[in-house]
Amino acid sequence: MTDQKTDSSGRPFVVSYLLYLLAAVSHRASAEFHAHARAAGLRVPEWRVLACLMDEDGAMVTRLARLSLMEQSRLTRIVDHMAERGLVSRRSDPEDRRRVRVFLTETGRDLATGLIADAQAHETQILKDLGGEDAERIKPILEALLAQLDPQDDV
Amino acid sequence: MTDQKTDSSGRPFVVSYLLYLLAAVSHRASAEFHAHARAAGLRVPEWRVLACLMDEDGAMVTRLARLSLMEQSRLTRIVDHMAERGLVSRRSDPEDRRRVRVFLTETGRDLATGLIADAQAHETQILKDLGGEDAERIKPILEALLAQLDPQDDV
DNA sequence: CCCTTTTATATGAAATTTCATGTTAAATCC
DNA sequence: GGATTTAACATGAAATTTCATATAAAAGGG
Repeated sequence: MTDQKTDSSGRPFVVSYLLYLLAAVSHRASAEFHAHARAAGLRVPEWRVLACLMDEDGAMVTRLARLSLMEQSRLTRIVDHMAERGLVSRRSDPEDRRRVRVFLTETGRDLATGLIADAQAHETQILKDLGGEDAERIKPILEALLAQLDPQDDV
Repeated sequence: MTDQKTDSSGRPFVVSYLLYLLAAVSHRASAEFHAHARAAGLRVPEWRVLACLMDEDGAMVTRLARLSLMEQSRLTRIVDHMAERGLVSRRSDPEDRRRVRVFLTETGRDLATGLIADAQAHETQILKDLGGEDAERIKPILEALLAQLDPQDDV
């Protein structure tokens, strides 16, 4: 057991700070799955994009960046790489030629399909370990929090 | 409202995937505070390190990296920068001369103290907006999840 | 004790990410 | 409908991050 509070001030802050707990849980829980994604040949950001595209195939770049929780220029370069690898393809939107829509390729979709199944199994295990009450509540609470934080109407 | 499920498969995955919800909530909620930290002259990783040091001043580099949720070599360089800015100081541990312990300076502690107060106010507001039931439960649930995920005895 | 292994931190070099901005297209305003 | 503003995406250059590994010190064997 590491000494909580070596310093002079009051009680510990960070270990019970909501934003820290969120970051820490996200970080640790995701690390488990990220190892799996990498073993499947994907970088972490690529897995994220692939998963988002399974929800919204053909999303425009800006939207996909928002959904993937990353900055637009970063997403652009990740999509570059994924397109080179044949996981996605780009098509400019005929309705608005500024827009670029990103689509899964067959390969991309197949890869995503398998990983999503694994992700769901992993989630099931986490929730099972967490146990009854808490396991039932966590997702609804997070969804409520996200809705509250999100200025937009959607995720 | 963006169209959920433009693609062919079943129902949406990512928007209700536990690890995505955690990442998204963490990302969005933290963004609000990060703007504040930056306005106070700190980069985001520096704020994280400062906050962790308020809990465990004098932590060794490896421990601080783990607590700050970042890779060791990254932390080393962030600490470099913070030391140059006079926020922290390094002292090698006489008990084990491989170890380097990181301490807050007076400046660092003062800066952290103010930001932590702001962070707590921010958290209070988030929980208030979230409302009763959920607000009471979220931190205990996250703590339970973290304990379960964490191989180590501590955070 | 000496030798081998492990642990703690730092660092070079490559890769990725960020920030600001360029380019092109659509929308808005007179 | 031409001029101006706004939106979408891409990209150069700087900054940061990662990965592998070097260095140094402690621990373990025999």
